[in-house]
Amino acid sequence: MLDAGVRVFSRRGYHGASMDEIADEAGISKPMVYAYLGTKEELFVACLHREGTRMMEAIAGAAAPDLPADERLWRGLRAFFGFVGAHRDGWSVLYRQARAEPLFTGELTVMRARMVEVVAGMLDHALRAEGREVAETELEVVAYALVGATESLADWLADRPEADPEKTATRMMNVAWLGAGQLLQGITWRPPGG
Amino acid sequence: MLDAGVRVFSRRGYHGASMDEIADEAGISKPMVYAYLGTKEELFVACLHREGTRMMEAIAGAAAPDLPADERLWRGLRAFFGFVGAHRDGWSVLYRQARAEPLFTGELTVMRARMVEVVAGMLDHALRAEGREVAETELEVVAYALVGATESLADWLADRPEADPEKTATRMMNVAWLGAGQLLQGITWRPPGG
Amino acid sequence: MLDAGVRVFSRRGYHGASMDEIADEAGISKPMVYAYLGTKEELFVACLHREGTRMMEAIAGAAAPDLPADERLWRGLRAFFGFVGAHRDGWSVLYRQARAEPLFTGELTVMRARMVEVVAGMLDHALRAEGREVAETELEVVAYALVGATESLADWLADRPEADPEKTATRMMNVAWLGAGQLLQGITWRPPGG
Amino acid sequence: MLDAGVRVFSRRGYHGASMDEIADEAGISKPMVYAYLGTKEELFVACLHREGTRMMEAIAGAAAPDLPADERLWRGLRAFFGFVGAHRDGWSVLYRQARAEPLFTGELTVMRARMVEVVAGMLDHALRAEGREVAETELEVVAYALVGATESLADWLADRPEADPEKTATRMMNVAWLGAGQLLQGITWRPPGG
DNA sequence: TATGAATGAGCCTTCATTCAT
DNA sequence: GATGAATGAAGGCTCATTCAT
Repeated sequence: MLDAGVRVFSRRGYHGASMDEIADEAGISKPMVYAYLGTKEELFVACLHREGTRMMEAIAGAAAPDLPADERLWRGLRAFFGFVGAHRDGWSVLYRQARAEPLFTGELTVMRARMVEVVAGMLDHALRAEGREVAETELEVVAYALVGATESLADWLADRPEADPEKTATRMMNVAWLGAGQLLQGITWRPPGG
Repeated sequence: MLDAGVRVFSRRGYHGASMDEIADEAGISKPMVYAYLGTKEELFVACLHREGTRMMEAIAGAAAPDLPADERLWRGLRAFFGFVGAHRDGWSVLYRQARAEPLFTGELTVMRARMVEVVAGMLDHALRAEGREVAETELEVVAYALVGATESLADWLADRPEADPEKTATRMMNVAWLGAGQLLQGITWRPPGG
Repeated sequence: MLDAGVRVFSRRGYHGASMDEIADEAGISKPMVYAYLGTKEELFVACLHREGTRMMEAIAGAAAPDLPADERLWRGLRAFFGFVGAHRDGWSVLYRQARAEPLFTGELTVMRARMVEVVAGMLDHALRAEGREVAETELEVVAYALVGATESLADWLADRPEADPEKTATRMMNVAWLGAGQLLQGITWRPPGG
Repeated sequence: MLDAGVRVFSRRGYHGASMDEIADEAGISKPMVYAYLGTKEELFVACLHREGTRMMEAIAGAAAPDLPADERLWRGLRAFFGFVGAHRDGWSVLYRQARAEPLFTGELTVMRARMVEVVAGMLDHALRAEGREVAETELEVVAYALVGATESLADWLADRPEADPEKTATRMMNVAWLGAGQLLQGITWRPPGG
């Protein structure tokens, strides 16, 4: 039922989407949209939530907590990547919309917390396995960077139908894991003057 | 003259900004805004371009082409985050708006291409210095990932007035360089089953 | 069954009342409201009629036709104001709503005609008792004036929960009867120049 | 400029009037209505005020404060009557609308105060000339009754194009003055049992 | 040239009213 | 006979955009 909303929001953006078009896309009439999902704002939040949840579930389903850290990251990345690639008009687009609209700051704080929780959870797990520990902020930043990089590659992939998603995931893993992996080992890069 | 536009777009977002407010902020009348800068859409693009150009110049000014690769990347990143941090109501906000609005997808593709080109250039330089060479596609992919990660962190930074740009640059460098750096050395990660 | 309608119309006004709320208040479903009472407009008219009839009955019950004229008018007025005072969320509120809505002008003309008829009847009775007679038009005009004044005071009363209906009736009687009474005695006021 | 608003509100009622129709009637476009007069609510209040002010001025202009009481009341009534009769779609209709809509309660309190001030001013003047005095509430009630009676006669007149306004005013004066006049002389009617 | 004034078009939202079960 | 679900139609309001001065 939210599918229509997700499609239209993705196609037109939050502001560009009209309730008329959403109703049309859903094959129902506008008042029904209001009856079921409330205000445009509420509808958007509902869409965002659903896509977010789906994505999280895809990742969680792929990256079992008892795997070794690199394996787990790899599977998580591949799942994330596969998900974002398969639902090109889903989570990442909505998320981008939400970031641009001050109205959704509140919701975003919540979602981000969940995202970070997942990615950071993996990293944290790995770190602890190595007997190391890192401040939460650090984890959040790395999570952000990884997500951003992944989204960017998803975009890249979207423009190249002939490219192989699996291969792209591998490339991402190369960048991510080799970097993060070293961080996990305590190897860090430091500014020249420091 | 674009300053007013940038200020208002940053304050209200692309859709929240009204041409009235922009004209007011600029101290001229609305028809003048149209005469000088055209449509709201064109005006936004103009603002985005100007801020983008300024940012690129800041980076180019910091990362001289004859420096060693890591040094160059580091300086570039530092300049980038420094810029983003110093103009919190400029580039990153506009960029975020643009990312959310399907209207500007075209413009963004172009801008990102320029950024990728720069980053890929750095990496290529570094590779050649090590006597290695990589398919252009590989370079592009890594560059995309780095740019994406950087954008994401810029976003993260824009939301946290208290965060330190320098530190953020270091974090990014850690993720990026340690990963990319190993890639440059020919160390790669491979999928378990592969 | 009309009770729910009366309550809701009184609480929200004709336009503020929604058929949903009325159905809820009645404890039945909306299609039933339509089946039993028809259109919102018809429903309102039905409510108005019922309250109007109740009011007329209250007056008729109090002002027996065989009483002396002043006594009869006084009792009628007292009954009227008593009724209005006792059902503050009934007749007068509905009547006020009806007066404001062009849709009900027709209904109102009819209802007022009935009221005028009653008042004019009283006056006529009184006149004949004094052996006097007045053109029907005159009677009608005076009756109209009295009814208008009374309506206005009913409105006034409806707004003031603390006001005493009995006292208001007395005030009305003072204005009405002293004037009308003199008219009945043949005393008239004439324009200065005439 | 407000004329169109007054006409449409009178014709359709507050809720029945659409901003579209008002704009049409005014011969301008809807955004202009909003630019000049604001919200529908504000527009209505503006109309109400203007008509109220005009009515008050008509009365004040006719009933000079230095005239004898009956003369003054007569002129005031004639003016009021003439005004209401001449602007059948003006003050009284708007006033009725306002009474029905809880939104305007505040405005009404103000207007009523002005109305009462004028009518009560006349009566008070007359009373003092006779060396008598009456509580303000009493004056308000009488003012209400007179206004209601007058409106009612105005309605009566409206339905009878062949009737003479001046004559109707005289009839009203008969009812009002003979009644009020006696009150002024200290003659009052009292309930039988009291 | 610069602007005050004007508008076409569209969007969110609501509600009286009716099918299909 | 009763209802949950559905909708056509409309209304208030805003805003990018352009004349006429």
